[in-house]
Amino acid sequence: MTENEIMDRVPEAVVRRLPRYYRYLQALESMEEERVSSLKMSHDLGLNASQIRRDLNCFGGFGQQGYGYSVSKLKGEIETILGLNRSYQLIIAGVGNIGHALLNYPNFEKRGFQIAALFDIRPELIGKAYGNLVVQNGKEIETIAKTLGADIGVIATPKNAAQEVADSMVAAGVRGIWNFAPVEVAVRRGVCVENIHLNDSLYSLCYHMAAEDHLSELL
Amino acid sequence: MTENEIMDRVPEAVVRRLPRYYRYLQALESMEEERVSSLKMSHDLGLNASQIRRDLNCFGGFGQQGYGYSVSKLKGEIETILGLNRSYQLIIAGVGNIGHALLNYPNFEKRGFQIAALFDIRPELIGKAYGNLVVQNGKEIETIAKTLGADIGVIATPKNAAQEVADSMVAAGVRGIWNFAPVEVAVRRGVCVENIHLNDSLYSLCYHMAAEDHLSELL
DNA sequence: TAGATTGTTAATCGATTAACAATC
DNA sequence: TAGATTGTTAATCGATTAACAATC
Repeated sequence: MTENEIMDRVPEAVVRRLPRYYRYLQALESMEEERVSSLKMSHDLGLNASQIRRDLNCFGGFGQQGYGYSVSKLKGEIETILGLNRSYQLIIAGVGNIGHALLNYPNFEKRGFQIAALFDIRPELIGKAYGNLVVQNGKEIETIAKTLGADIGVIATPKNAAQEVADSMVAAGVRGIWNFAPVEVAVRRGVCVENIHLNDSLYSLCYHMAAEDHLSELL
Repeated sequence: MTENEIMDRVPEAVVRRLPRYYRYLQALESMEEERVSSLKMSHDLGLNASQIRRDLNCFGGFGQQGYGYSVSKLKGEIETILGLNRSYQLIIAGVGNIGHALLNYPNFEKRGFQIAALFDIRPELIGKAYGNLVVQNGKEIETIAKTLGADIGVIATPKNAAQEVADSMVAAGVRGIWNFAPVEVAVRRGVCVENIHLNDSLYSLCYHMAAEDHLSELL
């Protein structure tokens, strides 16, 4: 992967499809498939074969004419592209429902996402132990996260605390924020934000359900 | 909202922005703002004013020349468009981390999303009470969900159970599936699926972080 | 070599943005 | 009426799809 390939910006739509390709290749690998063509991928994923080839070519020519793609090689390439060939220190702000769920999610550790600290501002939670982690005072995010060298900050607080938490995390030097609060947080250039807006997602679902209703009424 | 307006399909990109508009209008309302122009919205949301007007016009002319939009009227319209002016019966399959988190999420009840049943296949969980709900046997999703008239099925199971659960839910007549399992589920036409792929989201975040790294290395 | 399948260019399609006439 | 701002058409931009030459 050369600097040039990084430079011509990869469309966000492509970035969104990469994890899906990755999941698919993992599945193929576990089925001990050695090779795969863009045509087979297009059938299995419900995408256009041209699109798949074009997507992959944003990062370089991983395939071979007349053969297709090597499953393990392609999986490895996407792993590198996604930045999964390293580990990340996560800190979680807010040990409520979502914080708790993430804490117990075994897949994260397995994939190199290590939860390095928990924070909350509720006195009754501070000091409480979860596994080998103790909930620390939310006021101390900046100093503690800086010491830990945290890479990613998870915001699992109520919405009114989200911006302040984001600010502390950014001040502590995190390079990415995974935001579960139902607001947009503002960060300085160079820091990445990825939102999980559960309500938004549920509302979209309701929209589509309502649209289906209208559609079927017309028949 | 006429049938015609429903018929000319609304781009998915627009649908994704609607919940954000809705959140924004709620915020304006709580600040007791009476009116808002597409220009102000564009500043606050970081979107193009033309785009906002065009988005809203997919559903009808809610504004007034020289004035803008009435906050409460527009909020009400979007509420209707999203289908939030009714209640929904949800059933949750899988009372693990995510199921548990959703169960405790107070916002859902408040917004008319009523959790009507919990299912799991783990014997040690079946019969366990959460609030006024008792975990029921996952084998009985179809019969019980049918009786309840469930609208939305939430899949919060491991990935290998997801398709089977989806099938039972669809057979029971749910019209929407909110899928938290890291697989795509197939459903018959007319049933809507909305995915929350936590891993995919985290991977996208890592991609962007890695891309920022490459970028800053070039300076 | 013949067949298969990529990488890539060209064509199409759709979404975003600009511009402005309509009108409150 | 003058000013503001929408609704909508036209222009631009970007993403998807089709087509095919390159090549394994």
